[in-house]
Amino acid sequence: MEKYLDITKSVIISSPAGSGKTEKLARRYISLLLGGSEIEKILCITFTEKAASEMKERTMKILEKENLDLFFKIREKMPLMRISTIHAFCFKILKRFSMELGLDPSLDVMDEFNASLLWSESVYESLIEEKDSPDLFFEMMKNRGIKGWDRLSSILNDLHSRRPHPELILKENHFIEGEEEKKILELYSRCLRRYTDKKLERHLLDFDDLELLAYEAIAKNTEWQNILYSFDEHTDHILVDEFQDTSSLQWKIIDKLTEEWRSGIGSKRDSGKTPTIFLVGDEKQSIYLFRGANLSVFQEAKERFSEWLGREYHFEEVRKNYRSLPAIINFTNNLFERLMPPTLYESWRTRYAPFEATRQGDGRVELILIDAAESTKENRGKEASALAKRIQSLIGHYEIFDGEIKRHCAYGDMAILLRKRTHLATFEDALRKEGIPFIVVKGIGFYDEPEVAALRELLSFIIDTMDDYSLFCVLRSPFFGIEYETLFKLIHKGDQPLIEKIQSSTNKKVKDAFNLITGWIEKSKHTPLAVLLEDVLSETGGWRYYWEKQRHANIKKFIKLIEQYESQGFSCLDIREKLIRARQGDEGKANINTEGMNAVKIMTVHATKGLQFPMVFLPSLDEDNVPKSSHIVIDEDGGKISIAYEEDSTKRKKIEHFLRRREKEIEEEKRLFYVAVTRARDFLCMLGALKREKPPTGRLAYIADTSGILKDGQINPEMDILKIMNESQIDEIYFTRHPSLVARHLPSEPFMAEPIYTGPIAYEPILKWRDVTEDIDIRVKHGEDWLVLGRVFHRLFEELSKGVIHPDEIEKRSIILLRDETPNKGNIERLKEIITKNFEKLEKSGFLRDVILPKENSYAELPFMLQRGNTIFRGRVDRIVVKDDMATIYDYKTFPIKDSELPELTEKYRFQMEIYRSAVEKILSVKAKSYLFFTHAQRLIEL
DNA sequence: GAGCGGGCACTTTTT
DNA sequence: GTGCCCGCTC
Repeated sequence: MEKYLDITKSVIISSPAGSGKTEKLARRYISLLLGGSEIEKILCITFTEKAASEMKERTMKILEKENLDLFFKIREKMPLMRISTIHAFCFKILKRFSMELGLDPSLDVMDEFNASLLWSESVYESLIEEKDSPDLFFEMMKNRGIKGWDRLSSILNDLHSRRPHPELILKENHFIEGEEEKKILELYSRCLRRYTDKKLERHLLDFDDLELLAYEAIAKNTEWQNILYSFDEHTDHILVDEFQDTSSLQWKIIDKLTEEWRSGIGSKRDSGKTPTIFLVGDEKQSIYLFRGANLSVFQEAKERFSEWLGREYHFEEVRKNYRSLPAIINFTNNLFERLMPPTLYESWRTRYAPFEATRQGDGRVELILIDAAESTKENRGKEASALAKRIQSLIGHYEIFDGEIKRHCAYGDMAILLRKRTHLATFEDALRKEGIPFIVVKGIGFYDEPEVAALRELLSFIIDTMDDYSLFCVLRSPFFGIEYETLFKLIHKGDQPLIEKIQSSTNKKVKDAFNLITGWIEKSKHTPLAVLLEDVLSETGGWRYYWEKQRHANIKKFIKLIEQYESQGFSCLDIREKLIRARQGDEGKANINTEGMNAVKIMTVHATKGLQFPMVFLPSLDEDNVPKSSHIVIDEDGGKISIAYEEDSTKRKKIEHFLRRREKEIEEEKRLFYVAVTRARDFLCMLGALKREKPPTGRLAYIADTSGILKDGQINPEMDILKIMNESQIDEIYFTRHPSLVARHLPSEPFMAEPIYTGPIAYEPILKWRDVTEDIDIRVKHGEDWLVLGRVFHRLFEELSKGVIHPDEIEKRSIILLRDETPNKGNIERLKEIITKNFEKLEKSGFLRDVILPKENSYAELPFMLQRGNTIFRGRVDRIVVKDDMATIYDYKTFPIKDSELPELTEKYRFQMEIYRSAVEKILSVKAKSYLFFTHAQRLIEL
């Protein structure tokens, strides 16, 4: 048996890229199950939601293959599986013990935007107060010549963005060295107090609160023993994934939870159970410094575990790499052994341990050097064009391993990994020019890009002038750039809508804004919205704030979208609604598991966490990788948190704090490079621009320094660790192998495959999410009215079933619901008539009583998730009534039908109903039968 | 080494 | 639109 599977021991595994980390985690989890642990007593903490679902998937896959009995047993208990993010876990603790913690049990987590709004408000109010008694920061600003509200609030915001650290400094009373820093923190603490009060009033938490409060709850609260005990009772084993990205606070939480176990006096040991903790991670893949990831945590855990647990602890450093071919392994070892030398010792430094390749075959690493042009932009252009050409010359020529079989590579095998998105558009252009299909894996959704968001808010407001929030966003946006100070003053003035408040303002900027905006509202009455947006952009000169090509493109795309909606005849309110929904549905990241999509993927290095690709392209290596310093630095060192503030960037260079932070960031850049390189399975191509007679810069310097590729600025031809090519060579192969010529090429020799060992590879399972909803277009078939009616009927049914409304109130309620759906008064009256008639019929036939009205053991709008193979279905079941161990499922179809259509409709919904039935059987553990309930025609069809 | 003006480039992102 | 770096002067 592998040592890491020994469930009598706690384990830390240092598991580098491609060494089967997820597999090990899943195997350990299974070992615990096999060892008799109950599923609800194992807690597994992952970094993201995605990682959590992957972990579940992987575990089930192994079980399905190797232990069918256990597979079925566990599948039954899937909902009890505790595989979640640390935030979800903390939230659960807080909810569960809300009474003991003095929190409102209905507490909820705020989204980012609302949190930032509440925060800005708090800053504003605190500063107003401070202005009246200027003993703190304003004096200091005056002395230093720092002017302006925005500057000051930006310092506070900067500090706040580094939460939870500044909050911890205050709460834990850390020693603060400088006078200025003390003043800043004092001011910050006032803002924070206000912010906290505001959250309390609204029963809201932000993401940082989850960890902070959970930690306080278990560490300091008088009730903590209770909580610990009950946690203890429910958890025997903890597993943590991506441990290198754990923050100090997260570690403190885990540490506290396991304290009792280690001390050996816990009740568990007496009862003969051995609780364990299992940590997997790779120091070299820690790339979330900006989010508080603290590498020392990993180091510390290793040391303290052996101290505490002695022989009941096992440490393992995996060397084997199952992902990459030897050429890539050799290159990686060569590069990073020097870049991350094991001899340097500071706990935040990265130390490299060389890989052992396990895959057989060659692989290829190449470096394409571009003759540097005048500007960065030009360089990126030349580079992108070379990259596109290189891709074209590889297609149909280069062979990669697909499992054990060799085949020609395709676009879908390739990924371009960027450090940042700045020059994204340049790469897109180059690929487009070559006709290469590609998909960009985006970070934030289209609708949340600042330029799109600004236009979206503007439209929202013009369509509904009572929408203060949208107006606020518009006024803050670069179109008007009105300061917080001015705006908050206005907001706090009275009860009338914001637009009326700004009318009376004496501030010139606000006045101008008011005039422009009212002009637009007037215009919108007789001008298409798309045209209006174009005008807005030219009138305000808005274009110039979005100078980047990508932003221009986004703006154009948005205007086009609106144009489309208008040409399809949607009303303004429709469009507004559509925008709100589109934004909610914007999944942000395009799904890169779009299997079967033969396209090159473009993404940031950060986004590749946990992914791998047969062929990886790494452009812009010459880019400067020294991060810009910020004027505030918060740093951790062995439990101490320190803070430093300095406006002057020249002075910063001489201050220890800033220097060390910089060192840490440079160290992280190296790790990012490591992550990028190790994504490649078979082929790695790097690109960069080299200035003549100047030493290489950025990551190019790393390669040059460490592997002797360049000698005195000249390329060293002796290098066999990677193939170096220049632009003319790229052109040459491109022209001889252009895809149009590929067809004429003879097929390559059939490959005599030696059996190679490729598993267990950390292969990413493909999980597809599908919403189970109406898939025939009701609008097309039955018209707009029935779409609206469908939504209203469903709401009414749900509210009736849940007892929210009484049958007497149907008419009143339907008017309110209809009003939200359609602005037209005549429409409301007409639709209301249809609803009333329908309900009369439902009452007469008894369906209202038998199906819809509240009863024992029944559910309405029950949400579910159901996994079938690689697909996770999610949806809501309209109505379930359980009687005598049998669940009856009703799916409401509210549109009118003819009896002759019934057979066809039944077929159409058979699959959907089948999913519902399985889901219900699983959730409620009873047999189920399902009915389509056509409420207009009063037909009940069993499936 | 401080003080300037011109030139140039403009993070990463999860809960 | 900013803010930073570099090179120049004193």
